[in-house]
Formats: sequence, C-alpha cells, structure tokens
Amino acid sequence: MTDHADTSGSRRIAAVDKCCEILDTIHELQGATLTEISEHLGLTPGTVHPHLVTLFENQLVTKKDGVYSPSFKFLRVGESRRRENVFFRHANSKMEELARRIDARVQIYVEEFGMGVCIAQAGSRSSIQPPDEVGDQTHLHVIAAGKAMLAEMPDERISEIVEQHGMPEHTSNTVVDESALFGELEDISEQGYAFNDEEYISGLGAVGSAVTAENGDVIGAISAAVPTNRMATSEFTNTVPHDVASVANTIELDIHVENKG
Amino acid sequence: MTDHADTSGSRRIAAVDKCCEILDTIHELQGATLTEISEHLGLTPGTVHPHLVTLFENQLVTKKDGVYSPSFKFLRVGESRRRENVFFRHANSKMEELARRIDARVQIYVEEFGMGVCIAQAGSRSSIQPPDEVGDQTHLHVIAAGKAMLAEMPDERISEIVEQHGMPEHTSNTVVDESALFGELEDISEQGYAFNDEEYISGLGAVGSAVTAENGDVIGAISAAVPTNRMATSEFTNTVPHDVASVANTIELDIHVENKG
DNA sequence: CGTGCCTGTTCGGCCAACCCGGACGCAAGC
DNA sequence: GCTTGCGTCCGGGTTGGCCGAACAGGCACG
Repeated sequence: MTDHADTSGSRRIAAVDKCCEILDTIHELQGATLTEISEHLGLTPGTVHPHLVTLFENQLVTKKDGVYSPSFKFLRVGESRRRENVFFRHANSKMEELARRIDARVQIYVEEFGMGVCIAQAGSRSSIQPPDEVGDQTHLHVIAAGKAMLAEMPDERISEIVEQHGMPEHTSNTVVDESALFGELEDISEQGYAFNDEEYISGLGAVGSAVTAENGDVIGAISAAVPTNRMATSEFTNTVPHDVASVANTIELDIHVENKG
Repeated sequence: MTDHADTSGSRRIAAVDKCCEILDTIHELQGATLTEISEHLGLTPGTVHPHLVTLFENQLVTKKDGVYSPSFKFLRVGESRRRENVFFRHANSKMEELARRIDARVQIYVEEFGMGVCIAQAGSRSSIQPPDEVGDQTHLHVIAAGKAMLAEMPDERISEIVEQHGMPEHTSNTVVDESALFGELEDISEQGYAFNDEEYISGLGAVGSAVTAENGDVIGAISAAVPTNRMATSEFTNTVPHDVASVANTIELDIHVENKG
C-alpha cells in the first residue's frame, strides 16, 4: 500500500527515525530498559535491541545493569558546538560581568528550530530560581530574550514559528494572541529591549535584548532575570534595561568586527 | 556494574551506523556541507542526503547556508545527563570550594567506554591552562584522575581497557608500559591518591583521587592541576594530596548515604 | 546571454537488510 | 522445579536503503 505519511518529496530513512525515537525515549525517561523502550514506542524488543547495540557501539548510549542511558558523547558534542558558537564566545565574559554589576541572573539564548535555547548563564544561583538550565528549550514568546529575538525576525518567520509551535499559556500573563504579540514586538524593536512580566513563571520578571548580524539575521539574545518585586523598582524600569541593551550592543559590535578580520 | 560485553556477534543496523558516522563527521569537521560529508565517508551524496534530512527533522542537526552542524539538542541531552549524574550532583559545590581553598584548577572525571571524561571543572581559568574542557575524552593512564580510577578497577578490566585503547605516549613522562602501570596503580590504591607528573602535558602536574560505590564500582574521580613548579613545593607533596583525597572521601560518603535513603 | 561547472536534490530499480514472530537462556521467586 | 519476566538470538519475507544517474539552480566566465 502507498504510504499515507506526508513525506512529499524528500525521502527519509526509517531506521534512523527509529533510532532517534529510541534516543528521545531514553533521554525522556532518564535511562530505560529494553522492554521499557519497546513498550514506549510500540515496537517489539527484537526490533529495538539491534538498534541499541548499534548505538552502544557508536558510543551514543551506555548500558549499566540493563538500563540504557545517553552517553557523555552528547555532552562532548554539545559543549563543542557551544564553544565554537560565535555568540557564546563573545558573550560569556560580558554576561558574567553584567551579572555581578546588576546582581541578577543573566542568561544568553539562541534560536533553533523555532524555539529558544539557553546556552549559558551567570550570577548567583541562590538569589533566584533560574527559569532555564543550560540546554533547555523554551517557547520564544514567553521569555524576554525570546521576544527580543522575535522582534528582529521578518514577519513571515514569526508566523511560521507560531504556526509550528503555537503560543501555549504558561501563566495568566502569557501573550497568547498572535496579533497582540506582533504589536508588542513592534515596541520591542523600537526601544531595543523586551520585558517579561511573569509571562513564563509567576514571580519572575526579566529584560532581554537581541544581537543581530549585519545582514539582519538573529544571532541570539541576552537577558537578566529578577524576582517580580525588584522589577517594579525604578532601577529596573530605567537603568537595567539600558545596561542589558548596552551589553548586547557591545557583543554585536565585537562579532561584526570579527567577521571583518 | 557496567556491561562491557563484546557485542561483535550481534546484529547491527547498517543505516544507524551510517547516521552515526555522519554525525561524527559533522562534529569532527565542526560543520560540513553535503559533499564534504560524502567525500569524507566515501558515500554518494544521494546516499547521505536522506540521512541528513532525517537527522534534521529529528532536530539532531541544523542547516545554515548549506552547512550542517550538530544541533543544541546534544547540549540539552548532555547537560541533562550530567545533572542527573550522582557524582556530579555531589561533587559540584565541593569542587568549587576546593578550587578556592588550594587555588588550583579542579576537575571531576568519570569513566566511559574505557576513557576518562571531564564532566566539570572549577577554579580560575587564567591561572593555568586546563588540561581538558568539559566533555573531553582522555586516555585514563595519562591523567591523575584516570590513574586513580584505574587503581580501583579489577585487573581484568584494566587489561581490557589497555587492549582497547592502548597506552599512547603524550610526553616523555607518560607511562607506556602495562606492567609499570600496574605497579604504579598498586601504590595509588594504597595511598588513596594518584600523581600526574607531566605525563599528559608538559609543565602540568596534578593530584587525583577516586570515588567508588559500596560494591567497589568506580563512580569517578576528582583532581587538582597546577603548574609543575608548584608541584615541587612541600605544600603539594604533603597537604594538597590529602585535601583532594579528603574531598573525594566526603563525596563518596554523601553518595553512599543517598543510596541508603 | 549562453555555457560550463559545481553543489544539492530527486528518482528508478535491485537486492540487501530491517522488522516481526518466535524460540532460547537465564535469572529470580511464590 | 515450575513459572514468570526479561534479554538475546535467529529465519523468513518484504520493505526500504543504496547506488547510478538525471535534474535543478546558482555563480562565474567568456
């Protein structure tokens, strides 16, 4: 029978899809046995087993007492990818300096597959609960850094992202209407920074500012997060946004200069 | 107990092997085009392309201007794996405290697939060149933490590792003889810590101490690295090794306690 | 503007290899 | 010692992966 799946045009490798599903499963379950994986995916153990053997030999999964887990090869590849990232290289030290100066939790994000990924953070972990850990994927419309990045994207791309991922509501403050989002993005684009007023996590506010390439492509964004009560202070409505935007600008300049040399 | 079984007789999935080779290639080349990957692997572009499409749809690789790179999903999975690691959770804060107290670069390692993997580090980066970055894979016999872990393993396992990875020479001080290694491991096992006297990188010395589970399995090791001139001081031959071993012991106890509860 | 080249993408068809069902080994436990 | 559960290992059939080749698109050059 013809496949009803929408593989219009591009061909896919079914075995690779399976292996990725298996990897997703053992990541999601934080380690799983053969039968757990099989049941989770609706496959027979006889099917999953050779996949796991192959992934093991390629050192992508480890096996301990019958439990399969993602290996540290993921850490190696991920860290390598992070270290060679232009934005990370230029933002890392400035991020820490900013965190000390304004005494807040500072994070840097990039966009990938229409979602925001936190690739580094600085500042005392104890002061506030950080919204994301390194590597975490978050909807762009619920975080300050995400909105700052959206504001620098062409409208078609924004609509594409909204269509792909939707605009799920995290708190009662979350922007869930696309036209309202577009309106807010205009303001953000003008003033150069974005606020997050408990739109992701209750009690948590943030300011974010984006970094773009000379051709307009979004490179990433930097944000500073504080408890809501501090958001209301004049310090946070006045000086901090400019501090954050200023650091973003400095990073942007550094990157542009590097691209010339 | 980790399974080190020989799976050479088992069936493997050829398509998964290919997809892993492709991932290795784009990691190794730090981003590559379709033809670069094809030539690197001796495959036709028509073969590699559907693999890349599938990996892209599974968000394991990104594509920008025709260049494929590993995605930040690797960072997400790797960081997640790291955070749920027992040793990392208990060692992280103590590692930083130790780094401050003795003013050295402190790193923690685990063993995976017969190699040492650095999963965290602390201490001023500027003081000395760190031997490894987070995620890096290193031969166990050339680092203090690695030798400390080897000293806690059964002899068969040590021989297995040596057979699998060999004992490559990094400097003129590297231990390259298996029986000499076994001799040194006995001493390390007795005194509870291992030295590294420029056996990995010239000018760099270190002390490492292992952490084991109650059943004897090696959990990981912690090490402190300093420039060679400091290695010669009485501080480093006397107090620092005990500091390192003491921290390892504390971590070990914490983990044992957690395993009871 | 056409031509050549290079890179990426798609396609037809053959045959290998992937998937399932089922059997086997091996523990642990009423 | 029988059962149960899990992991591992095949045989067979048919799906789907691989190659060779053709197609499309961009850029530089004449």
